[in-house]
This record gives sequence, C-alpha cells and structure tokens, in this order.
Amino acid sequence: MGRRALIDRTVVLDVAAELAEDGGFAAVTMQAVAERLGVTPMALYRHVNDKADLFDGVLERLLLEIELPDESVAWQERLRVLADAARATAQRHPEVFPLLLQRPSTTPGALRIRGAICSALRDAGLPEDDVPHAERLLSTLAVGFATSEATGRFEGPDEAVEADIAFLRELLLDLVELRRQAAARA
Amino acid sequence: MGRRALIDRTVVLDVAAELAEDGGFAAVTMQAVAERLGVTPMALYRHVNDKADLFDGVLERLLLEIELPDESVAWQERLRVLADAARATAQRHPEVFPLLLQRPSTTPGALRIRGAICSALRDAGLPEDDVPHAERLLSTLAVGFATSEATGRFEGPDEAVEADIAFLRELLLDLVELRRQAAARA
DNA sequence: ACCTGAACACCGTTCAAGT
DNA sequence: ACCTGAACACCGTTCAAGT
Repeated sequence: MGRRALIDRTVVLDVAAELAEDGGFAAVTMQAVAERLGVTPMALYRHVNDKADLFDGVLERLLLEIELPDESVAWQERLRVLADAARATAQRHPEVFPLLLQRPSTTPGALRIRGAICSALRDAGLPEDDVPHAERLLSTLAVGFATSEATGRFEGPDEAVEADIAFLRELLLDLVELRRQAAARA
Repeated sequence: MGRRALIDRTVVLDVAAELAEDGGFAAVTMQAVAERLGVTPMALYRHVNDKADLFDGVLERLLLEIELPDESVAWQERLRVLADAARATAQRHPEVFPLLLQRPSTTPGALRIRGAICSALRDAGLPEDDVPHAERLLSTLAVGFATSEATGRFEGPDEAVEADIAFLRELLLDLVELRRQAAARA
C-alpha cells in the first residue's frame, strides 16, 4: 500500500477547530494540535503554512459548516436563519468567530453566505444598486452582534439582545419598503 | 526624595499602546514593554494583573483618547465625528481595535462614548424607547465597519467603504424620520 | 513525500530574595 | 513598596536528516 500520509490538512483543521471549541483561542497551539494527532509539531508545517494559515482554515471551515436556507422560503425567514446560524457559531467559538471581521470576505465560504444574503435582499425587492451596500451592512451587523453577544459585551440580561434584534428586524422591513418606494419614484 | 516607583500603570500602558501602534498585536509582549521601560518583565506585574489586563488598559486608553463632539453642533454632524474617530483609531490600531467588540462596553471610556451617541439620537428626535437599541446598533456597526476597513475585509477599493457609509447615512436619516412618525401616531 | 531530532529565539508567570 | 534573579513550562518556526 506504499507510504500513506499520516495526517492531512483536513484532519489538522478538524482538531484545531475541536481544540478551539473546548479551550478557546489560546488552546489552539501547534503543539496541542500535533499532540492530539500523535505527531510532532513540525509535521504540521507540511499541511499548513503557519499559525495564521491554521486559523484561516478554521474560520473557513466554520463558514462552510453553516447551512444555507432553502431559496424557496420567504426572504425574511432566510435572513433570520442566517442570523441564527451566526449566533450559534459565535456561541460555539466565542474567541475565534470574531476574527471573521478581520479577514477578507472573499473566500469561497464567505462568498457563499454573502450570496445567500444578496439573494434574500433581491427577493425582498430591494433595488439592485442597494444590494451590495445592504449586504455589507447586514453581514457586519450580524457578525458584530453575534460577537458581542457571545463575549458578553452588552453585559445585560440576554433578553436585551433579543429586543435589539426585534428592533432591527422592524427597521429592516421598514427600510426595504422605503428603498423600494424611492426606486419606484426614480 | 525617598524611594520612588520607577514605573507606574500609566507609563506601562503608554508604551504598550506605542508598541501596538508600531508593530501590532504581536509586538505587545511583557518583555518588549519591560525592555522599553528599562526594567525586567517581572516588574510589570505590580502595575498590571496579567497580559489581558494590559490589553484592557490599552483599549480603555484608546476610548478615552477619542474626543467627543461639542453638544452644540447638529446631531448628524456629531455622529459623523464619532464615526470618523472610530475609523481613525482603527487605522492606527488595526489589530487591537477589534477587541472592543469582545470586551464589556461598561467601562468609563465606553460609557462616555455611548452617552454621546445616545445624546445625539435623542436630539434627532428618536423616541426614547428606541434610543438604547439604536445606540447598540450604531456602535456595533461603527466598530464592525471600522474594523473591516482597517483590516481589509472588503478587499475592494476604499471608495466602496465611503459609498457604504453614504448609504448608511441616508438610511439613518430616513429611519429617524420613520420612527418619529411611528411614535407620533402611537 | 512525509515525518522527526535538534536547535533557536522567544513567550507569560511564579516566588523568594534583595534594597 | 518596588524591582530583580532564577526558574518553570511553555511557545512558533527553521533546517538538515531520516525513511
């Protein structure tokens, strides 16, 4: 059967994500990943450029794990599902998730989700010119809120976050209506 | 003159912020801070609990350095000034600034800015019940956008960010109007 | 091709000891 | 009260060497 690789990139990222989930950001070290794989730390460098690349890989994995809502359901519901997914992911990885705001949103995993958001906004009837702006606004807000909630930034009871989201949902509906009317006038 | 302390918390945070500005997050180590102060790393522990406390101190300093707009100018302008300050701070500290989303927003430095935002929103005529929600929405968005811009998350030309902000400004004006009308009807 | 040994230049943090 | 010496248990990363 020849000489097979003992480890590969997939399994390296698997255990990195696993360690992050259990012990947070600081628990993800080259040595810890290597140990859990039964290999020396140096072996990882064949599958990962460096530690930054390792974290990028974990982030990409988090994005790809998010299940996209079916395009047949109402756009409001689709956005809600995506927002809930962001919140759940942030809860599971409160120290790694925030890095999303600091990495290019042009990886396949990121484009996939941005596409789903844009699609929902188009189905909402938002003018095409508004879509990219609204997408960046919504995704920034979602990541920011999910991060804040997961890391306790708002310190109040959790109901406050729910109320914020209800407020935001109301705004969003109003906004879509407003922009549709503005486009119709033009 | 007795035995004076050679260093104190203020100067420790000074050089920590300085190192962060020059070399980013990774450049802020206990040893680097100590060296620049002409002291051993262990001496820092009298003035700072640990490394997390050191970063909290730097963050608080960044918040306190932000100049609040004069209450006499129009609310739109005040929000713009605050947003510009966030963007400038993020540019200066692209690796430390993002931590703002992961720390309680209840320190004196944070409350100071939240107060300024709330004040502007009240002057805009936003219903009182909406103010706390809108404040969290705006501050999350501002930190998120400033972080994205400073770390190159949107990868496009910088004009895109300006266009996003123009879009957001337009939305904000419409929204305030909408909520005022809603409150008037109720 | 893939992993290891040895080595380098760092880390954060403690504790008892000095002044 | 404040800083230091010595020490501990780690880090990420390299490079030549093994198979």
